[in-house]
Amino acid sequence: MPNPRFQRRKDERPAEITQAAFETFAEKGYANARVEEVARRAGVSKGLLYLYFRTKEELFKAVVRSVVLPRVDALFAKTADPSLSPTEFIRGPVREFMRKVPGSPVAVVIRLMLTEGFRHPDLVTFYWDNVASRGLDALRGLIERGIERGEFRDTGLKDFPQLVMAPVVMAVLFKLLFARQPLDTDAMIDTHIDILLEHLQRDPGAPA
Amino acid sequence: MPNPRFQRRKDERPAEITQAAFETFAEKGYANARVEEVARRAGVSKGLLYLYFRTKEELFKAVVRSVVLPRVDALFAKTADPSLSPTEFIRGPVREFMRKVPGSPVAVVIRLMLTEGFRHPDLVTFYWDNVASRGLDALRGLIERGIERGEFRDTGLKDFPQLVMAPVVMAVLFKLLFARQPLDTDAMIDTHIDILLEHLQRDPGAPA
DNA sequence: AGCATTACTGACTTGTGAGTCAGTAACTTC
DNA sequence: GAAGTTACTGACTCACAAGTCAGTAATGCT
Repeated sequence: MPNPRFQRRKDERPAEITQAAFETFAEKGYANARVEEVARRAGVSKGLLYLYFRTKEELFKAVVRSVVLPRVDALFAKTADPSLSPTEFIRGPVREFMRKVPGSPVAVVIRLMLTEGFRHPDLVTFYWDNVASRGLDALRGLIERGIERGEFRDTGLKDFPQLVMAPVVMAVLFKLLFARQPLDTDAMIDTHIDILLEHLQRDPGAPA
Repeated sequence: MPNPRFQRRKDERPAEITQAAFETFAEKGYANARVEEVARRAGVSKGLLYLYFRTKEELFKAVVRSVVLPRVDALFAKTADPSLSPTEFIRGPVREFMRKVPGSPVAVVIRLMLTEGFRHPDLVTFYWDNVASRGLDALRGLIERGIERGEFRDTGLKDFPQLVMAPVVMAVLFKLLFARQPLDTDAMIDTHIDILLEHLQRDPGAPA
């Protein structure tokens, strides 16, 4: 009784293939990733992959969805916490999130969105609706809450929450492109957060 | 006497082809750009293109070089101007440069570097040596000069000139991906510059 | 005008990788 | 354990685009 050549595992396949695809895309980027390699990594034949995903593009979308959604939901879950003041929230969860991104799967997704987004407009829409837009709104709301509470000054920053996240994007891309150049992204983000909070907080020592 | 089917213009061809390639890459990205389309745009046959550029990759490198170098040299020429104080320099040429980038060919190059850089390590090295590294050094030098003059506070920012440029990168990518979302990049950059200078400048009214 | 040179053309070759499908064997049911 | 169902395989097709090259014609020279 020799080992069977394969097992039937209908339910697990999609997740396994998606995971293998994520790894392959992370290494090679979409255009350079071979569907056959994804299949091989998933321990599956090319034919089976096409049974679960109609095209390479479908597979790509599945990857983005499966990687992005859980992370984003986890992050936004924290946003609900009303016990933290805006300042504490920025120094805490926001800062922590920003520090984590450059080494996380989110960075891979950012890269994939940048490199392949143009060819997949509906994916960009998905990303905007579920990630970018929600994140920017949350930041804007946070700043406005701080202003209402008298904790923050009412500056132009509230119109550009993108400025809060800009260094993260920069860090991801820098690491990605110039991997050989050292860059202490944690320290960079801390510096950035300091600058932002310093800007937002009314200087208590200065005259009105 | 019919029009000749073509003219021999050995000297002009490379620049014309490079220009056509830039336009094509800008629209399609590298992987999706067809060499034949580049040739057609340049008013030239595919065969001739291959007479001047050994491969598509060579063509790509030529494009990056020809677009990046003149712009960068023009920018760094201004850096030599010693008549401006660091503050004035940031409010003037630096700000102006940052405002211009998102709608300029530099944005296209940034995109191409991001999307295709992984496959062209020597191009990334070229870009680092000629653009990124020089730009960051110039910014760092500017901040340090301001500190020496007593114009700026000595903060962590001098270690992360990337933070100065981060919003530009953000703006380029935002416009690129979410073209349909409005974003006043000029105002965003102005806000950013305000925050930076406010941070750098010693508050004259505050006690030591 | 005739000859030599070479910039230039475009039909062709060739490699590659996405997507297919006829067949096989793992599991299920009775 | 036999028959039926279907998850799974992998050799194949086919389209597409990079790169080639034998031939053509524009230009320069005498």
